[in-house]
Amino acid sequence: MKSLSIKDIAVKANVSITTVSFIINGKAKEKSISEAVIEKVEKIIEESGYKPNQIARSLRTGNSNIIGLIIEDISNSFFSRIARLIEDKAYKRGYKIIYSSTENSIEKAKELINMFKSRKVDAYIISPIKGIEEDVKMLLEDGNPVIFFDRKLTDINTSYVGADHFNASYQSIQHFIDQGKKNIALVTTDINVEQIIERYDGYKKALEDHGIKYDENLVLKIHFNQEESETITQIKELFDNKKIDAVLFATNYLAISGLKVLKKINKTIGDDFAVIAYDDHEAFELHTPGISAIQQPLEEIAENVIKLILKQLSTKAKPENQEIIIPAKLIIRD
Amino acid sequence: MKSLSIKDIAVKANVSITTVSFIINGKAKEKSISEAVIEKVEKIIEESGYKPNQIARSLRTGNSNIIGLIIEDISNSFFSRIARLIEDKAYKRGYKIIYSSTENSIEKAKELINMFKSRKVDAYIISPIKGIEEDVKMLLEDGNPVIFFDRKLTDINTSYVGADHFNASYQSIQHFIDQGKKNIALVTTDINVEQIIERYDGYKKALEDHGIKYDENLVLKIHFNQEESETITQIKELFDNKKIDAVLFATNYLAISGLKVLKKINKTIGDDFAVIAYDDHEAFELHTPGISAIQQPLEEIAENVIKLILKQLSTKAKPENQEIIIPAKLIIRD
DNA sequence: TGATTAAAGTAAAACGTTTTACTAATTCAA
DNA sequence: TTGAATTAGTAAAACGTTTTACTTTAATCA
Repeated sequence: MKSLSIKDIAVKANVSITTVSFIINGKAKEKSISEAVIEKVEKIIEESGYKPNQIARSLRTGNSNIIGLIIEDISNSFFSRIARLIEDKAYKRGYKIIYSSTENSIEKAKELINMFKSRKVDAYIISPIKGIEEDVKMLLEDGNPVIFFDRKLTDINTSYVGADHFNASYQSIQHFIDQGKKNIALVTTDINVEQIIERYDGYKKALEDHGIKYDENLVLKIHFNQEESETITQIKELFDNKKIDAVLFATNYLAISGLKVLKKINKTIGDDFAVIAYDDHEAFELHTPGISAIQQPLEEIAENVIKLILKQLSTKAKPENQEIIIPAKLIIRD
Repeated sequence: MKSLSIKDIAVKANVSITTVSFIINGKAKEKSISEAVIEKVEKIIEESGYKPNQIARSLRTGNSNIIGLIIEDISNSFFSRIARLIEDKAYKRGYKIIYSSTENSIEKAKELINMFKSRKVDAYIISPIKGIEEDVKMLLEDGNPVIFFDRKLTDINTSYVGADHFNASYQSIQHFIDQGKKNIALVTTDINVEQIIERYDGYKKALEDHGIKYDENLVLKIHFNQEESETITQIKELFDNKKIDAVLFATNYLAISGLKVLKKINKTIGDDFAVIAYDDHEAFELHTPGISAIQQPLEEIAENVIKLILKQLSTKAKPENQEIIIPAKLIIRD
């Protein structure tokens, strides 16, 4: 069964296509269509279950009411939660979200941008990776609203919403030091993004400020796309061979791997060994003892992202770029 | 900057739009376009960075290369993992996925179906809820490929891929009984979907088969959309007031709430109290002691879903409906 | 040689909307 | 009574593709 078109409705109502279109788009009044016709047409639309073809609509108007969301990995709980929040908020304002994961591949990220471009999404929300600068620049030049979140690219000038990674990291280390820890390790990833670098910088600065010498042997950089088993081996090596009394994990999945190692080697978290994870996770609250974590303000991030996007979408002229940096919260668990 | 159209390419290459279209779509050979022209046009396309407008393409051809995925909640790890797998597999075959969460609202589910319909997605992958039968029927009548996964709707005839919930549940209870448990509780939800009902049926049947009387006081049905704090209160009440030596949680988020309760009331899992969760979760492996869980075969589910979809998409005629039921695995943790 | 066939390509319709510019009929003001 | 303004509506172009049916020229055959 072919689906109905505006023409079918027009024929049924015995009016022109134009008239139907005006009514559908709420312009009937301003285009002086009579009350009687409006009612008749609306009734027919209602009864027939007609829904406008969005594709044709997009082709004609040039916008899609779709916002593209590009993230690293939807199966990571940080991203899936934020995606859900963004989706929710966008939905309430009449926008749909298409999202897709880059899996940290420059190739895939570029492809996604192209796909979104050829689908004419109205705006882009991106958690960017290095290597896509040119593509993003082109988007901006073409006048597309682009908002970065969680991470940014230094040499690109666009709005950004994210947590204060540097300070969150700094505070965690300070917390360790206040507890009397001396040998503080950092387990991080080798992906070269702003937000990971800030966490590293916070770690380093906090050590320096408190007169502890930075020891690069205590920093483990895990390769992004490797198997978890390998990650576990590497962390185990670190724990086995270095004298460590505290460790900050720069992402929640690294922390989870780390906790698996601890369980394996029967090391318990307590007075002589402390752990903090960046990005909270359900497993941390449940763990015995609870695992302290840096909680990003997901709700605020999502809200601000959407606000910025909508502002850009509603004003023709591109508003000033904004950087919204929201403090993260260190949750201390026993 | 307006983006390039096929016309711009045609003008630059001094050929007709038709010719360019044939070349883009790999029909140049069969339409007898000369090698020289093909090369010239391809070069121009390459240099100019032209990408066809998918919207116009969709409008003309009637298909979008997009598959719509409707799930309950993307922030639930079961769904986010499966979404990632499906996305991945679809992507490799040239399809994009749009996904969106129903949050168990019939209204929202219907809206999503309508949105996907008006966006002309090529196929629908749905984890359905009761109340959308009519809408799904209409999709099927219009000839759209629709595949259910994880859950199904009894009175709708379409392909389905899912785990064997009944047996998984049955086995878990049997495992408890083998351990000598007598007072086995079930914490489940009140959403009225096949898959939850099967888990309940498995529980009941296993008890009966082993001569244990079914006691409805040991079954707690949690209301779906309520605050977690309330869930925790209800579970606590169950644990406090009933004599229980084992409990099966019908979803992973319920199990997590349950574990929070145990932590709160200082009850430990051990010889006198056993727990099994339906759907695995990172927190369960990490938990001390490890929490046994029923692991759904995500990879196989995703693979089969995509296979069925692609088969339907490639053959005009609708193939026979298939029910693919994959055994789930009970992971016993110490 | 003339008729066929093949090769190389193109014009134009169609997909379903929105929107601009128009018409015809009526009302209003002077 | 006439010209302007308002009311009620419509025809047709445009968005960027794909695809059908067609044309023109060259090659082949008998």
